[in-house]
Amino acid sequence: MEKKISLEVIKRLPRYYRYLTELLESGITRISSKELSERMGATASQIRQDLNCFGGFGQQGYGYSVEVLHDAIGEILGLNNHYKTIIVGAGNLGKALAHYKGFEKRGFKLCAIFDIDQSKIGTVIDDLTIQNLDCLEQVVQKERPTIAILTVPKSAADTIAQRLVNCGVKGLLNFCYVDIDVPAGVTVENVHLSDSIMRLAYKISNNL
Amino acid sequence: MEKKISLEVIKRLPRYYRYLTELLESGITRISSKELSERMGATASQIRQDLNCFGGFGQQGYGYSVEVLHDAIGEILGLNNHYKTIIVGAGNLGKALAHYKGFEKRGFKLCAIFDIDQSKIGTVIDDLTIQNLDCLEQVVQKERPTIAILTVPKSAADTIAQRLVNCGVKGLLNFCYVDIDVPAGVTVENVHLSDSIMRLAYKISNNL
DNA sequence: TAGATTGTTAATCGATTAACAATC
DNA sequence: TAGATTGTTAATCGATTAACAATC
Repeated sequence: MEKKISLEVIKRLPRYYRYLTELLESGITRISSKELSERMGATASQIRQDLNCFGGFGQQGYGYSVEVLHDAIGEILGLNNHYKTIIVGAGNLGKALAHYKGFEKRGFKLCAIFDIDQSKIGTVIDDLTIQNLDCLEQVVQKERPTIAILTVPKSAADTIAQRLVNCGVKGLLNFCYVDIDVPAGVTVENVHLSDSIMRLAYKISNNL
Repeated sequence: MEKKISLEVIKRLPRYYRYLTELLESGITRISSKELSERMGATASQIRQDLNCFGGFGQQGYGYSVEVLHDAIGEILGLNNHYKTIIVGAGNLGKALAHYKGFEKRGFKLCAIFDIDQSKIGTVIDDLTIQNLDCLEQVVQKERPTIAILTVPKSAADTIAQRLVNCGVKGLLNFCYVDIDVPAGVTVENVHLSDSIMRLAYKISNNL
């Protein structure tokens, strides 16, 4: 039986991946947990503990190969699966995310965008035509996306989430300001912008 | 000396605030920690512990007044300060956030938007004219915003953050995919969209 | 008053840090 | 080999949960 990976560790993985990508791009080929800890503002101990949840990627007396570690974490994160992605809700935020290059750069391929607004349907965003939400099931059946990005009004969130789950979507990146209930086997990752700015306000008010 | 509030508690505050707003809107006037815990999927014990970091808002045998608690948490979060906000970077994301009503609803008033692109400068978004980034200091001097939302290219993030801090901005809501260094007394809250989708990918890959 | 539910202390659990033997 | 740095165990620290006396 595999040992359970704590959520805290999982939350840190993308950040490790980012730093390793930067190291790779700057031509650095090896790094010690100490050096990485200084760059990231963490303890070397934590880095070694975290990495050893997944395997011994380092070498005593040497450190870690940046490339090996980068690729390993990419693999662990599942980036190699190149999950197909759709956006539901082509409002301002949905459109902005459609243009966003960061997702594609990390292997997430956008394959469809949906909206209910007739005036938007048929419009092209970044090579993709906005499709009628009525065709959601039909298109999902064909394209088989794994991830759906939800940028619909709060009131529509639950129903649409349900529909997405029913036709086999495995993960929701939820920008709606509600907590969505999904069955086991489906994952929701929330991006609650209002929460972020309120946390900021708290820290400012209490000068932290 | 006040007891230190843990970051974990702070992170949960906006979510409490959201649930209380919903309760308030649905006309519910009182709630027990038990009832709230069931709605939110937390333990009653945690809720009571969290709230008691800030004061005894409840009443034995009765529970909490939704309105009192709602207003108290709003106050704790600093929403009553009505922090003025600016957006730096009027790309797709910056524009989308300018249209976003959620910030204003919680007391954050957008008072200026900046970009360097000549073709954007002078354009109007949601009642605000996009201004030249060259005028940043001048406008900030006059408007005195507390918060800046950063939606500029990664390469510009550090320099602009520096300029914002220099002219007295106290908090950054950072959408750039870099970690920004700021002096003590200034706060950064990151919204790293790529981190979110990678965490989602991890959970899907490992069916969590 | 009796019942309910808080505020708070104590117990448990988990995560982070420190230490060091293993080893490249 | 000697020096460096990992992988891993043990110690510490902090957060969550349980329990219950206080009290509305």
